[in-house]
Amino acid sequence: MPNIKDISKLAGVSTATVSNVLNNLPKVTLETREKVLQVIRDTKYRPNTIAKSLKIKKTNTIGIITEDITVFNTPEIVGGINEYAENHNYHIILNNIMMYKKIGNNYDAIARYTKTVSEIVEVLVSKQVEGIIYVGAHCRDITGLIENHAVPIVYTYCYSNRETAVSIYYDDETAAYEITKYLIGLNHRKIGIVTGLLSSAQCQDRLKGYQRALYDSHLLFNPEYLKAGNWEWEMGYILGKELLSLPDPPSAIFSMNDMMAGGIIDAAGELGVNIPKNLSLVGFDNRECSHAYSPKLTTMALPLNEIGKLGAQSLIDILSGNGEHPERTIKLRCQLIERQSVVSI
Amino acid sequence: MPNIKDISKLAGVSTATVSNVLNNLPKVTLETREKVLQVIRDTKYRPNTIAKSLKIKKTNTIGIITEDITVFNTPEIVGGINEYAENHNYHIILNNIMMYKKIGNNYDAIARYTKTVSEIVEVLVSKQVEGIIYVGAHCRDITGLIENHAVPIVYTYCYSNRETAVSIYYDDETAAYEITKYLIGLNHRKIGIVTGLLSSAQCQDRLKGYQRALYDSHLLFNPEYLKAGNWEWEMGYILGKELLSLPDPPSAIFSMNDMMAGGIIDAAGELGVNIPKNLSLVGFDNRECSHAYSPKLTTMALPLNEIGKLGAQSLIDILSGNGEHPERTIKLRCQLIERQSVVSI
DNA sequence: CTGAAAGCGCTTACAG
DNA sequence: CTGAAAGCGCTTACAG
Repeated sequence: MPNIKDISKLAGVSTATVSNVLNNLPKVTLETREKVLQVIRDTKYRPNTIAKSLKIKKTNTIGIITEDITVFNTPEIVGGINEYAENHNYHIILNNIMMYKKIGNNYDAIARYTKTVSEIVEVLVSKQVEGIIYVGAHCRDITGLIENHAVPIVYTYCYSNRETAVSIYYDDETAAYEITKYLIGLNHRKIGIVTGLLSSAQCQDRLKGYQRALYDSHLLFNPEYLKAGNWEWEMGYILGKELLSLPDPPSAIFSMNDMMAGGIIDAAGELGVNIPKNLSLVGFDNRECSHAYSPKLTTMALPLNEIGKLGAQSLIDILSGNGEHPERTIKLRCQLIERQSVVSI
Repeated sequence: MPNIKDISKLAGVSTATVSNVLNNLPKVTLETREKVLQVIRDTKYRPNTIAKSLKIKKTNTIGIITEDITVFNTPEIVGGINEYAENHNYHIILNNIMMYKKIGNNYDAIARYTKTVSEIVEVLVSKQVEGIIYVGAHCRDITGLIENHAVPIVYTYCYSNRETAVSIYYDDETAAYEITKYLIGLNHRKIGIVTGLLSSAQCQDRLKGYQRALYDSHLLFNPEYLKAGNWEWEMGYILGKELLSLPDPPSAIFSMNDMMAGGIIDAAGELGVNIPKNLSLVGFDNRECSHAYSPKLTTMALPLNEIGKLGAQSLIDILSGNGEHPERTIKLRCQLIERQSVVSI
């Protein structure tokens, strides 16, 4: 591979001139420009970007740390980041932590995990990334996970409460509010809810939205209609049976994810309850399985691509100085996807 | 951020000595090593990797080009690449082409697409990646897509017929053979098959496997049992109905992907055919939807993580000179996942 | 408009 | 064992 010196010799000019034509600076004559360009074409010369980066102290690359790229939310977020970055001439160094493989649900391992993440951040900084986007595997508080501040970091699909942190995720409460309102608008008055792990902030926010929607519509909250789940299919099945076996069963159920909704569908099937005729069901996440179910599930789509794009945008704004006072926390709207599991009564 | 010169001054040694301790070279006294290490700790100094790369002409990074990171196969392949690369001290620059967004099924756009890919390869080479792994969105022949040979390229989930190309994907024929043999072993004699697009090499290979299995078991191939599909759910539904409405319907169906299997499940449901009691069904791909169906689908899992790992391994072997004569084409075995849609008769 | 020279932050013979 | 110096491939004042 030739370098700029080779090109300058072949073209009979200085390396400065070659550099000038490479960077389209207007201070070079059309004639010499053509001469240089010709040599570049002939030799298939490609300037060495890292040498340039070293000199100008700008790499135009950002690091992405994904907790687990095989989790359903992550590829689209990464895709969104990539798209925005590419359009703004930034490149991406990817680092997939494989968090689940490494620590599973073993929360003793969190200290080790924190260390792993710090090391990855340091390596990325060594590689001169200008900023980092962290992509969570599930939406939660990760304050304190990363203490390095050599470089700006934006969090997506998770959040940090540090003063300076910018976090981008989605609005659980509004989404749950809208689902519940939607059901109420369809004349449902007995609306069951199957939750995720109650300890999660996500779950609590959605519960708030659910209850606020009931309240706004002057509906009483019936504790019998609330079943505390754990995000898993099996639990949806169990709790679905419980709800449907109530003396006065709900006419609609809001399941906090599509997985549990699958369990509820099977429970209903076994109990001879037809969806949507006798039971309306709404899921959450718009995962691939949601349109594989029979009936196809009405569910809430997550703004994953937008989270990625906005993450990249926020970071790049900060890097270019347009982001002096970036919004600390952005919660994007989800979007209801109407399919076949809900009906008006 | 301090640089090596700052550290050398603070420690009262030369930059050469700092470099030596940084790289753990044994030519430095324990005492001075400690002194230098202390300064490094105090200043939180991190060596600039790109400066080092420029000097030693080795970046330890590989580029990944994904056709579409949101396609189901891709995240796991990328995860596998990342895992192997990380363990061998390589980093990854990711570039997602968003092929479907850019060209869809518009094959007129293929020239433009080829140009896009070439440009991305050039940019990666400029960034001094040592090699590239190309990840296809679906398994097919892409000979000629990339003509750049500045750097070794390995193809995953697709293949090139160029002499020098190394391609890693999976063995369609054997997988189809095993599915068919599995069904035959369960005493099925009337085995329907719903294919993907007949024009695809994948589909043809699977057909070969299917027919070879029949032949090996002295079963006659019945053309009525072969339905030419197109990978889509709706077509599965249509062809499932056709197969099940035959005067002598099959007792088992091999669907060439999980999507069409979903359509077949619905078709069977409508016709009152119970799966698995009256019909056994096997899918292909082990997608998320396959365990969301009711009954949960028996299907063929793709060795995605392994494809990624082996891709990274092949590339890194070539880069380190261990791969002088790398295998040109590696087809990995798929693995049957037994669930609830198949039964012995 | 063009070129000579310094310098980005490292590493590596080479001399001492 | 340690240091002075050259050089990786670029860019950028600066002088002409």
